[in-house]
Amino acid sequence: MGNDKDKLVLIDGNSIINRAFYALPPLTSSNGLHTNAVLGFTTMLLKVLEEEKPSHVLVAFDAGKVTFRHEGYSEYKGGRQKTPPELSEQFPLLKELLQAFSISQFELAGYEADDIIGTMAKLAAEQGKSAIVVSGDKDMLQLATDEVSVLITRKGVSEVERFTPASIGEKYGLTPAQIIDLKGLMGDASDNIPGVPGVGEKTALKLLHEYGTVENVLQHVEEIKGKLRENIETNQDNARMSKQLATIYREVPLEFSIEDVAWKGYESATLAAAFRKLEFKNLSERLNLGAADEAMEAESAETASHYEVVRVEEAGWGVLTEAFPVAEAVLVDSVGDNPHQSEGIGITIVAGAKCYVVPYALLSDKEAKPLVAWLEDAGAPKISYDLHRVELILARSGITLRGQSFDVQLAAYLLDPTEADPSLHGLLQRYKLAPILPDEAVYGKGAKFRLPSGEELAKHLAAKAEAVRRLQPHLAEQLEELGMHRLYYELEQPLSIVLAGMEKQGITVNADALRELGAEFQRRLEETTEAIYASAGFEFNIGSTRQLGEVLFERLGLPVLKKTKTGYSTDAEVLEKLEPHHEIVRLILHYRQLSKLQSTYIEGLLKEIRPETGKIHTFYRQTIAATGRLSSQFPNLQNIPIRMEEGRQIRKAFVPSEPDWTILAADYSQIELRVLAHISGDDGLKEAFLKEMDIHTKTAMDVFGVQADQVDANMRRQAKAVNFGIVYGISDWGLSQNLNITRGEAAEFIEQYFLAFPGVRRYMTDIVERARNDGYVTTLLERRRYLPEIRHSNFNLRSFAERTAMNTPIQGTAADIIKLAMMHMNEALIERELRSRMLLQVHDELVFEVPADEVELMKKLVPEVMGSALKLDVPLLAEVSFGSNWYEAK
DNA sequence: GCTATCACG
DNA sequence: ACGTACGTGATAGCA
Repeated sequence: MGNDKDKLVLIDGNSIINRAFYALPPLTSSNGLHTNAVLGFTTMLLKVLEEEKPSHVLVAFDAGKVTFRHEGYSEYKGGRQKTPPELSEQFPLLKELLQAFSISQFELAGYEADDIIGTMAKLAAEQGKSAIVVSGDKDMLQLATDEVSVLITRKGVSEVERFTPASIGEKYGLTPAQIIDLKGLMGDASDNIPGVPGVGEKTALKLLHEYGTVENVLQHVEEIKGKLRENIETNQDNARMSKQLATIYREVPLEFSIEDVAWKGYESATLAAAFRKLEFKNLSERLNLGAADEAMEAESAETASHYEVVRVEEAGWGVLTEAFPVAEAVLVDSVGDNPHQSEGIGITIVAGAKCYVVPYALLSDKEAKPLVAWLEDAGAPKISYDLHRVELILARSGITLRGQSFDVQLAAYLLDPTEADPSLHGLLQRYKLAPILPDEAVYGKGAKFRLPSGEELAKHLAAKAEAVRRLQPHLAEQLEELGMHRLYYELEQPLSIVLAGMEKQGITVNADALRELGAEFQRRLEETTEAIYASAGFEFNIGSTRQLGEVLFERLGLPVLKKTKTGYSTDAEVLEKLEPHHEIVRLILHYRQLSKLQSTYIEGLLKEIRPETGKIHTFYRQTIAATGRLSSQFPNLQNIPIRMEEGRQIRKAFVPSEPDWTILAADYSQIELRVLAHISGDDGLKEAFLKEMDIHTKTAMDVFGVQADQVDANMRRQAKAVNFGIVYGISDWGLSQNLNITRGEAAEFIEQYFLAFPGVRRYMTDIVERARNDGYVTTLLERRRYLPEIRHSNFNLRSFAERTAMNTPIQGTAADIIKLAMMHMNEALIERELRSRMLLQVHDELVFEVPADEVELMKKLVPEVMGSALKLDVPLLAEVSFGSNWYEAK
């Protein structure tokens, strides 16, 4: 009867989904559902289907809570933690997905998945079919026969180990049947199976190699010596019962036959839909479902919204005349990440039922004049995507973009700043609108990047531009609904224009000064390298952490204090502790410092200086940081060295762009702690700032209970760390690490702090509570950050979310404030017709270049504007300084 | 492409 | 008991 090609795959659903849940990082779909366990399960499933090519597949689940095992032993599985909600909500998802795979599933009240599988495996063997059992549970090994092999997952679910009677014999020296005896002796803590106390795998194996079965061990117990014998004798019943509990029952009354679980493959469209719902993009691509599915969907979106693609190069420039008056959205696509260098691809205008596509290169044509005029027309409103970038790209073609009315990327960032995929394709998915092809699918990625033919390209550009139009009303409505209307229209969107202005302006950097400094670094780098080789007695690549680790910890035998995922840790924290052990450590620290300066700051910055102007143009990203801060790229000008004198010299190269001008820098004093004083309303903290006390000294007085004159430098240093800790979302462990003190001491500092500033304690408790209730936290200007993991059952993830809940309103409100200050500064400069220019923002600092005759005015104006950016219950103080370069402005 | 490291606020 | 301070970006080494 059995066809000899028949092969059954029997999967222990509960076991695999559990393994997957704990093996994969938490993942949520855009609607907040946890999907990591389903993803892990599916990865494993696809692998098994691919490799085994089964004719029959069954996934078995445990049903309910009580099984026949409880009848004899009520504590069975008693010690097990209850299933976390993040996992239980994934069971229905998995069952639905299995349906999409057309795979049979089964559960039966009173029985566990392994009993169902054991019964099926037995049936299969009786019918001469082979079977593969898949589980994370080694108990299953008892089912192995010549016809039944068992796959046990390891390292999560990505890899499996295949067991046959032979390999079980090799690995354990046991027959499959003896696996039950093994469990009987060892027990299983996770199932609350007792076994024999004091008997682990090693002892159990030794006993079984000698006596074969639990029963035989019990019979010959008098031959065993000492404590072990005592344990076995007093636990005879436990051992017998444990063996019984571990035995898989193979007579489950199944109402179906093997033929009912035949598997003939899945239907692509159904599976594609299921993957889309779960947002399993990679899997979809892997199975080549993605392309077909999305092309189909994209097609239908195009027909559904009835737009026509007009290629201006074919239809002629004249067609644009009818477009401008009714134009709604414009898309400027480009190649490359750096907008100061990227090449434009095309400009697409959506107007009514038509999308007009203009290849970017045609922008320099004479006939493009009306298009340029439209782009520069402040009276022509433009909805777009990443307006900030567009403005920079157009600027390089001599075009000043005006009439910016809405940016879907920026709006989407405000609505959820942590969402990873900012692409139009991703946004459509998030807002459940008809999809378009992702850029990757059209352009390819990495080395395979290429622009498609005019026709195909035009179609894609049109689809993107039209997607912008479709997204806009949804986003605008959401902003309104969440009370983020003003944040968007009055702050972020106009700020993007100010940022573009700063970036276009750029900052002059003296290349010769950098090169000179670099030559000095180079000399010392070579010196240090020689010294390191001499100290080690041989040469190696100091920059390779792997080689360095071998040298320090294997050849020189230094103590290993910390490990990374891949080997020894050699970071500065470790090296500082190793300094007294060997002179080489100090040299390596010095080498590290120098090579960082040389590669990132000397060579890195030199590469970014435009030879024509001597300037560096950074690119501020407004849609990256989860807290609302800006970030800076190509190069990053927000991390120019300052803390160490050697690195600080780099700042001498940042100079004014015109002779006799001055660099003026102004930074907020303690802005985050002032924000904390305001939002917590703590009286003591507020008073400290109202009196303009030194906040770290004040904290030291309260934490150590001393007078101001008794605060020494060390106490102040520790108090400063406490203040940092408070802002970061305090934890005793974090503080103890930072200060190199015990956790208990750190906890004591924190307690003293909270006693002195009870309002701050109240804020910390309240904000976490609010985040738990609302699922998000906000800043003073209603900037929002969602924290789904604050309700997670995993301690680490939850704690992280709690610290984030404490920190984000503080860091985010500080970001709100300096953004306001930038807007007001920009207005003030224009209004007063000043020539001074705002060049850089470094989170709590603004850098300007100022002509000599404006220095006195700016020294007053800048701190005034910064200090009054937002009215708080405590004063906002900005300190100003200036000099002939950024180094001098300190 | 990923990991470890280190620069800044 | 659990094991991390909050937020970024650039570089070199290595697979």
